[in-house]
Amino acid sequence: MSDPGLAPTPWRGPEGPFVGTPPPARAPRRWAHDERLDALLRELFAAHGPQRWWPARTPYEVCVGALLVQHTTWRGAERALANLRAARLLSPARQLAADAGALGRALRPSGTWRLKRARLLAFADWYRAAGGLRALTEPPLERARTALLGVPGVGPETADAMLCYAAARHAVVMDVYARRLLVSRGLVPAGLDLARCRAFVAERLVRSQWVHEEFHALCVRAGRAGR
DNA sequence: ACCCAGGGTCATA
DNA sequence: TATGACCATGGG
Repeated sequence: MSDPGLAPTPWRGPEGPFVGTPPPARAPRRWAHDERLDALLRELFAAHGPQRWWPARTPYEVCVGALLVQHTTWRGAERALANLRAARLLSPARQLAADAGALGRALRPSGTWRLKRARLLAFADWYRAAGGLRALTEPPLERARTALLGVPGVGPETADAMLCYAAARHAVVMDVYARRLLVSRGLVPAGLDLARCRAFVAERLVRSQWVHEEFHALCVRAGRAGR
């Protein structure tokens, strides 16, 4: 088999290539089985339109981006990604074989670059050993998620982002933006932990890959806009 | 000068 | 279980 991590499935949106489900011709009839959650997502979509996440060319690039964007702006992560691309360091094998200094320099614009270098290498090692993208797509969702959470530097949000956008699975990505929205609509009590917020949404979203992808993207977009 | 960004980990209490 | 410190760069 060819180099795992280089399997391209990019679609092209107005803001560049993205790995993900192309937007449907018209908005879905339903986003969620819960009336209020459905209304919330309808409003977000009406306000912001299709987000076309994740901006990347390959599934592995999604994973790298998910690691690099932690506690940083996408702008910074994107710069680091561009550096990695220019240095041909966007596959697990290349990253594992790379000079540590070169790798570190490439990651610098995304901040916490020593940490991220270690995390990226740990993930690359796991990804390659586990057989590439199959490790995310083939096992039952919970099993794949647990495996990801075992990789140092991969927490709940990062794992779910990889599963949703790189592996195209029905994973709900929960973050503080989404919780803020849920709380402001009175859907969940203030301060509810993110794991429960995630479960709340997971139990109510319709079974559509595109809807799962848009859910997180719209929440982030709304969180970015509002303030 | 201060605050925070598309988090996660580790040490304390 | 629940906070706080830490990571490090870039923009407001």
